[in-house]
Amino acid sequence: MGMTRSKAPTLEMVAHHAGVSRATVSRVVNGAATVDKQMVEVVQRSIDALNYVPNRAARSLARRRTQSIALVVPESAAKVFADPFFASVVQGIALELAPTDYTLNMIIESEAQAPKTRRYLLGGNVDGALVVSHHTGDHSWAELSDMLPVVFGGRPLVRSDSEHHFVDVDNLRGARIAVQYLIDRGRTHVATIAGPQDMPPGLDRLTGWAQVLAEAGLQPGPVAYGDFTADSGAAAMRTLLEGGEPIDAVFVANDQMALGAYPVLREAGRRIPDDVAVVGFDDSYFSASTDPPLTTVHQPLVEMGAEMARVLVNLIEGRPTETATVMDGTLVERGSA
Amino acid sequence: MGMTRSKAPTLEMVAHHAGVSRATVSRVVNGAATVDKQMVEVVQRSIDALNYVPNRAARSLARRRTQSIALVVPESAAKVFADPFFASVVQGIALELAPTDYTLNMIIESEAQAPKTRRYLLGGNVDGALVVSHHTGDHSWAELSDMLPVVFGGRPLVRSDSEHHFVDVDNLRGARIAVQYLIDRGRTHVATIAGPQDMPPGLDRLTGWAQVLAEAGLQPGPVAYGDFTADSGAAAMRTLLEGGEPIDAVFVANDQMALGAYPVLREAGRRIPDDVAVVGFDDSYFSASTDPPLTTVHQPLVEMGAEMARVLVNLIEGRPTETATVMDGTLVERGSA
DNA sequence: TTGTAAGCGTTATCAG
DNA sequence: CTGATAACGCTTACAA
Repeated sequence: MGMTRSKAPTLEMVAHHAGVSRATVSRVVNGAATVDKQMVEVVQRSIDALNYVPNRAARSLARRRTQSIALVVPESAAKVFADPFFASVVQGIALELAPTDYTLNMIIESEAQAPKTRRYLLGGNVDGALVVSHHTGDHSWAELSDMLPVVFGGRPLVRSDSEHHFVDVDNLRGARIAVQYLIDRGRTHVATIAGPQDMPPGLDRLTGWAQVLAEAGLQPGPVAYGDFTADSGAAAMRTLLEGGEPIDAVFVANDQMALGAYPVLREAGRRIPDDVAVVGFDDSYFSASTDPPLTTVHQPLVEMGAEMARVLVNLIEGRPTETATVMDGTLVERGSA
Repeated sequence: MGMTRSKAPTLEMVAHHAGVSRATVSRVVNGAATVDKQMVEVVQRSIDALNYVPNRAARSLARRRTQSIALVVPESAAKVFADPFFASVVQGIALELAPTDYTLNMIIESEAQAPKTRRYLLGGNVDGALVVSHHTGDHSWAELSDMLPVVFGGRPLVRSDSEHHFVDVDNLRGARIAVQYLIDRGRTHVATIAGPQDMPPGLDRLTGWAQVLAEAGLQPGPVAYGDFTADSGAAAMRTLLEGGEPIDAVFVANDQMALGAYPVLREAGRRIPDDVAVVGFDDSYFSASTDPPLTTVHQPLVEMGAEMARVLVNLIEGRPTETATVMDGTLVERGSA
């Protein structure tokens, strides 16, 4: 077990090697403009020779800056990582942060550990925090905003007075686009399988559906509710069918539920999209593999993550930045509508 | 924008408040046994009163320990987070680490940033590293093992001489279990859709299939290869069917490919599982929602992540620990076989 | 059992 | 433009 970790060279050693003061080395390392070109050369050579790399802890201590930002994951851990939404957002964050010299500290927030997390965040261990609260819209970390730069992913469920920074995807517009598409293709009896109404995405997607229908002067079709799982989608579809109202299209608030609705439709003898067109939401990775492939609303999740990171860094570094950013989704046409 | 970050209380302040020396406070904070009970009480009260929380950087500097471990993600970032394998493993890691006072530093490793990553890891910024290399078996970070405690997720493609620590799921046994199940149910013409043969999982799953068939004295059925995507699964299934050999079961090296094989089978008029039974691998989250639900091999991914973390912490703290851990999968019976 | 004081590796202030 | 020299907040021998 080669645990031969040779002690890292210090700035002191570099200074000695180069025959200059520590201050100068520090300046070179940090790219200060006020250093003689010759000096820089010399010092740089020593740095390379010794393979010097600055000690992060020491630097943090001196600068009173950690150069690291927390990624807090508040939802029940079990679901979070399996959730493609979360996965994509994190990806965007990580990608955006990679070239900067901020480090991403993943902290998973279980109910029981809340105080510990709070202390960690407030204890000066990070320069800022990113909190991703997809479904819940739960901004229980809102108070933190006063103590620490914080950017939320997903809009708050309630519009609070204090100004939180957040970036979100535009669920309302996404839904509108989807339903409009259905209408444009001649569908007139558009039902919907909605998500939970205590989560912003569930709420907004239903609202979008209702809006467009109203604007088109169409009767709103029947509504059934699910909880974003495939099973609930199947149940909802069954409810819709049993309702007896005519249906030639259904806007499903997420792909998972659409996945569940598929076999129910098939068993009922309704062909997709001939008899009933279906449009999903999220562009989940399996949606191209369903039969028929699912037409769905794609959200710029990766970009959303990147934007979150960007905003936070701005905040940390005292640059002006937008308080709310809402990103548009796009419809990806496949075979189901 | 309330950036009123009040300066955190220092150990010094606590000491003053409590009327003791900094050393004593430090001892209390770190739970040293050599402190008078009374003292502990007093100090603790001050700590609470001031809401003191130790500064991580200062502590690291003094202790020469960062208390943080790196999670390096070497694969092309784009896929990694969408990959349920990775997601589950990370979940396990995060969960295991949460109650400890190690912090998880996610570092996403793009080709271009390799040197930066190396410097980061070797620059004393972390106490150890976890590298997850699912498919590839690529242990290009192997060299690191000599400089820093490292634990790999997924076995190396080639058995190297230096002793790397790794934990893996047992793909071979998983495959064996699946195929044995098929045989036990009376199937005698068992084909397989294998994964890429330059990845350990692809390799081992195919080997397991071949082994069991041989041991049962059965002729090996036809083999077709895919790349773990649904499309490739569809293509492979087509190849299998066109081959003309009798097939009453197919062991598919992962669920995605099984997903792709489904419609091909259906179009060919073969009922699942009546005409041909299919067993997948991975227990992907959609596998319960397919029609029929997919019987598949579940791997203890979360546990695997947890184990990785456990091993690494042992390594870091100088405790003895196993070099290789291989975890068993289990068959989850659903409707497809 | 508690206190003193010397670091830990950088940065930053101030002279020179 | 460069060099001393204090911090930065905590740990840890070593004393008392």
